[in-house]
Amino acid sequence: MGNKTKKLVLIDGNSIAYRAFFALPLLNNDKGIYTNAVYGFTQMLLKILEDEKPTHMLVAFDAGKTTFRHKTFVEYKGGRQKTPPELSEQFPFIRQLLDAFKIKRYELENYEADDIIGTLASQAAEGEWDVKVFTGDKDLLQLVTPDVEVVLTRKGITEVEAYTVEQVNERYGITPEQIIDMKGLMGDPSDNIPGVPGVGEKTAIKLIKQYGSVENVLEAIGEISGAKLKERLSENKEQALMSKDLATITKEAPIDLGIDDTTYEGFETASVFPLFKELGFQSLLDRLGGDEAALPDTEKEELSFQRVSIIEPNMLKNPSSLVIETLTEDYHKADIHGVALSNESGTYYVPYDIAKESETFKNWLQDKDQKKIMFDAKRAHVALKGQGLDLNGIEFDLQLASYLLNPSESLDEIADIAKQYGTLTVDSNEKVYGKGAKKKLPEDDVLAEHLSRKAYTTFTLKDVMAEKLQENEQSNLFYDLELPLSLVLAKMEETGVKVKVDTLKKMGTDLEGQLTTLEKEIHELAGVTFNINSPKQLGEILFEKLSLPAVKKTKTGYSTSVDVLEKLEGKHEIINKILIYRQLGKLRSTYIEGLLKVVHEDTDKIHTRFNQVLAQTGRLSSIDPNLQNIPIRLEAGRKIRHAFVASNPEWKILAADYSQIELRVLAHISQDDNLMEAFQKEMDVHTKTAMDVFHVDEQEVTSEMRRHAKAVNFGIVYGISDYGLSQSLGITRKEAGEFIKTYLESFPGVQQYMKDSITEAKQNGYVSTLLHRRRYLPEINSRNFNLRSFAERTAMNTPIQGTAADIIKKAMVDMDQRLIEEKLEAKMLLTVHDELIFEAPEQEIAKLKKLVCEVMEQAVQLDVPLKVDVSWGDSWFEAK
DNA sequence: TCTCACACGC
DNA sequence: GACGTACGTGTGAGAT
Repeated sequence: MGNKTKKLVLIDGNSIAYRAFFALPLLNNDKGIYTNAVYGFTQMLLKILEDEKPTHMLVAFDAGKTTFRHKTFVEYKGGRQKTPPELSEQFPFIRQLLDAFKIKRYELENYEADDIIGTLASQAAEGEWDVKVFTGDKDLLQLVTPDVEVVLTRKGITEVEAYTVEQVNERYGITPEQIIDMKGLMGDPSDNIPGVPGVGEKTAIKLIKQYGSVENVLEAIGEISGAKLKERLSENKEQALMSKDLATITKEAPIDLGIDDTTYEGFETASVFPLFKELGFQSLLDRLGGDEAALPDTEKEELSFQRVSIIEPNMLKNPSSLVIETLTEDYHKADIHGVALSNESGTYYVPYDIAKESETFKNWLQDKDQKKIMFDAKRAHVALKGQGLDLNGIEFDLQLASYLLNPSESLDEIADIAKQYGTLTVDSNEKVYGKGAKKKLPEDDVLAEHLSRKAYTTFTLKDVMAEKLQENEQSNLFYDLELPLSLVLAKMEETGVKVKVDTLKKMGTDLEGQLTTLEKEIHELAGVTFNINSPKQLGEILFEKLSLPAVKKTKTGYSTSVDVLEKLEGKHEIINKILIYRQLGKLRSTYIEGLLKVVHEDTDKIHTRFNQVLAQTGRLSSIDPNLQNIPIRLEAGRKIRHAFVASNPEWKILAADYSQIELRVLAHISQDDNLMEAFQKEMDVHTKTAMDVFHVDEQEVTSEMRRHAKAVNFGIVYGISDYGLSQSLGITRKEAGEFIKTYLESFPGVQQYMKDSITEAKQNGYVSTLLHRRRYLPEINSRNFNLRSFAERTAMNTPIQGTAADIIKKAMVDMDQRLIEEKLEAKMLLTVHDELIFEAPEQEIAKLKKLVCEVMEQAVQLDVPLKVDVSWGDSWFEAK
């Protein structure tokens, strides 16, 4: 092999598709079509094209249910499991894919892929050809010759093992031609080939090595040792011969194409990319350099729109879609670069300078009876507010709708939604504006068209999405919860939180001093100056220079995380100082410097942004800055909260948090008697858990028992694994596993709920919360243990955490309403998952306290009471 | 500009 | 029996 001019690659299509299907988790693309086999197949193809650079190529498929072999033996391939429908449905795409790659494919009635491959390989194997056969089926090893290599998939899809004549011999001790003799004797359960009973691989190989073929073995039965073996061979002569026959790949399949018809001349990305896009193979697109710019400029559908310089009332129909374009990621005080809207009268682009001066437009904008359909209305609301404009009458938000329909999609611009629903093409913002430092406004006519396309698409997609929400029984969740919430959040973001810059700066200076001292001490103890913030350098100092025992490693070196350092405490003075240095360093960089960076100079306020369409569980997240992770656990960090104050010196900060909301939700959903009792009797839930798990009375619960119980409750709420629990309790995984088992036995209702959740996920493909929020878990049926386990824990955990999110969101919407009704000046400022933060004049505090408790506790009705703790003070620190 | 390790909250 | 194990955001280091 080697220097021959022609290289033929033959692929066993069915075998590779099966391999890919079972090697990869069940991926779907955005249309819900399974794509894992197609994906794996494509990876394999690309690898083959790259590694082999074939001049000729063909992919063979099995055709039909029966083959000529069934005439010999009707039970051939009997008892085989039916091809899973998830795989069958992918074959058409594999064919499409091959066509796009311009690779010949072939199938023939009554013959298997093997036979097509065997026939072509035999045509080729005469000196000038270099042939490679790719398959997952060891049977094909019989085709190996000095000119033909058979490449078997090993594990996964891209890991392969090539067999030459020598390697077959090395592995089996026989020649490739003798593979069929071996099969004749040992049979092949996967194809239901019987062989000789009692003869397995070992015996078969021994006999073939000795006698050369099945025929010779049968002739020599007399001299074979072992009475039982002798008997079996003579009783099954016919069957052995038939088995050999069945295992033999024909080299004379009546194919109507010759080897010269398989020439391969490469493929054009232009024909492959669209299919990759359709299938959602972003990583492969990237790998082939298939970013949007490289794509052929496909003809975009025409859209007629008007560029208007005067806004006429007849352009502002009810309803209309509305696009308010901002380019900066942070929309607080963002410039607006253009306005577009679309309705039954047409699609219009309005330069912002014109829009902002138009009374007609501004009146329409703030008219709550004029309905607007938008994408990310919160962004527009805040941006407009920054320009002194009011936006009301938001009837629909495509971004929120798409999040509710499937939170994992993360469709963050209209173009994504357009792509998903296959409407009018909208270019991605990145394509139109560029990214990073190069991001800029395009020519005016490009902007006009881009925004018009967005507006038109938004208008047309509203009904489609609304209908889907209806189908999913998510209309209430959308119209009564998320949509109103987005405007509540907009208000909170606009309001912002006042911080005392001086307090932060003072703390910063203090930290600075302590850090300098610590740094000096650490360097002295180490005997060398180094960067303590560099895990790499720190690891070298601790584990090499100071020879402390390294307990854990990371991909890149020694781990120096807290749990590692804590184990080393007492072994060296330096450890404790490093721990304190880390703690204080974190405070300085993230919380002092980080927060100071985002304080608005003129107002001393911080305006975060809540992301309403990100967390898979339905929770909110907070960025720029993240105000949901301000320190509280350790005193040093907690002091940061002194800097968060009310915007008016006369006002106070009030914080209200749900007590054990997740466990209360769990009690309600699972209807577990023990757990419900804990809350109905207002017991300490961790103590109650310890009582039930350890079978002791309340007085007998030790702090150790309570700590364990608390960790398990924590695990239940966050869906951690036995491993996670073992880590948090410092026990072994096995102990943790048993502990979880005991817990579940003590709370049979919870155990039943866990089981039901998994079943539900398997049946529906998703789990849901009290208010019908969904999370799809396609990996729940994965054959990959990790993926499946993760999906199972998610199935158990998401309804709990998601329902808790539903509840606090409902409380926020209600609270916003009640503050208006009760004519309170108090303002809602922040939400931290199970907590709401307000600012209010001191004289309102009593009323607010009562109101917040009432609203939060009554947000939904569960079979256990919801409990809220409220506290208030001059700062967030005092409100604890 | 990206990835990694780490650390903060719930 | 191994797999790598709640979610989110932000930081500095170090490689590109």
